[in-house]
Amino acid sequence: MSLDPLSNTLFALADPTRRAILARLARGEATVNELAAPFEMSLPAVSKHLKVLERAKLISRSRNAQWRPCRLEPAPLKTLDGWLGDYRLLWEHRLDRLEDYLATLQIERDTKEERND
Amino acid sequence: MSLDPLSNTLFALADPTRRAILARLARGEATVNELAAPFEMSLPAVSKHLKVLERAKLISRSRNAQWRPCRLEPAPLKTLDGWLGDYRLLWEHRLDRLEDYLATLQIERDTKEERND
DNA sequence: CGGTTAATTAACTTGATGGCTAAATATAGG
DNA sequence: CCTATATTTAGCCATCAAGTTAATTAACCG
Repeated sequence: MSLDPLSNTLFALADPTRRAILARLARGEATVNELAAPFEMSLPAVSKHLKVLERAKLISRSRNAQWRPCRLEPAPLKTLDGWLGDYRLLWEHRLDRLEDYLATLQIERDTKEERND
Repeated sequence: MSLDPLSNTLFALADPTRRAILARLARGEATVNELAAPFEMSLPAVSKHLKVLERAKLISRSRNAQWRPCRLEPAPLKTLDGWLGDYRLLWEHRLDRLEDYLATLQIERDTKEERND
C-alpha cells in the first residue's frame, strides 16, 4: 500500500482500465454498472478498481437510491501536473532556464573519465 | 508486467524511491552507487528500481569501465504530460476547448491495447 | 596473477494486486 | 413481504512487487 499521495495517484493511474474509467467520468457522473459496461471483467473487479481510484481521491461517490454515482475529482491530477512541471523544462526548449541545466549535464559527461568516487 | 507504455511510465513513477532517483538524475548523470547512497536499502534493491525505470524508458544507461552511468530520458514524461493535458481543463476553467477535449478522451477510451514500444 | 571496486543475478520471503464466483447488503417498487 | 436491481464483501487463487543475503560477472590496477 502506497504511503504518500503522489504515489497513490500514480499507482491508481497505472492501469488502463482505471484510466478508461476516468476518461468516462470526465464526461460526467456514472454508476458502477455504467462504468463496468465497456469491460469484459466482472462487476466486483470494476468495484475494486473504483476503490483504488477512491483511495487515491481521484473519484468521489454519492448515493442515490441503490446507485452510487461516481464523479471525477481533479485535485490529484492537478497535484501530479505540478510535480511534472518540475521536469517540464527537460523537454521544452526554454533556453532561459535550460541553459544552466544543460551546461551542468555537459560538464558531467565531459568529466566522466576523471570520475574516481 | 504492464502492457502499454503509459501504464509502464505511471507504474515506474508510483514509487518514492524511483521518483527520488529521477530527481537526482535531473541534475546530471550518476552511477548506481551514487544513486543508491541516499537510501537505506541494499544495492540490489536500487538496481531493481533502475531496471524498472529503464524498462519504462525513463532512464538510459551507458558503460564506462565498471561504472554504468544512468541518464534521465524525458520522453515518457513528455508523453505523460500530454495525457495529463487532456484533463488539464478540468481544473483550469477553459471550457472553450471542451469539444476537442471530449474527442480526445473518446480516443483514449477506444485505444485499449496500444503497444507501440 | 590476484585483489578491489562496481553492478547484476540468483534464490528466497513477504505481502499486495487483480481477477474470479458466490454470497451478502441496500434500496425501490409491486 | 417479496422480488428485482445495484453494488459490495468474502473467500480463493495466481502472479507480481519489493526487499533481503549470497554468489557472480565485469573491469581496473598494482
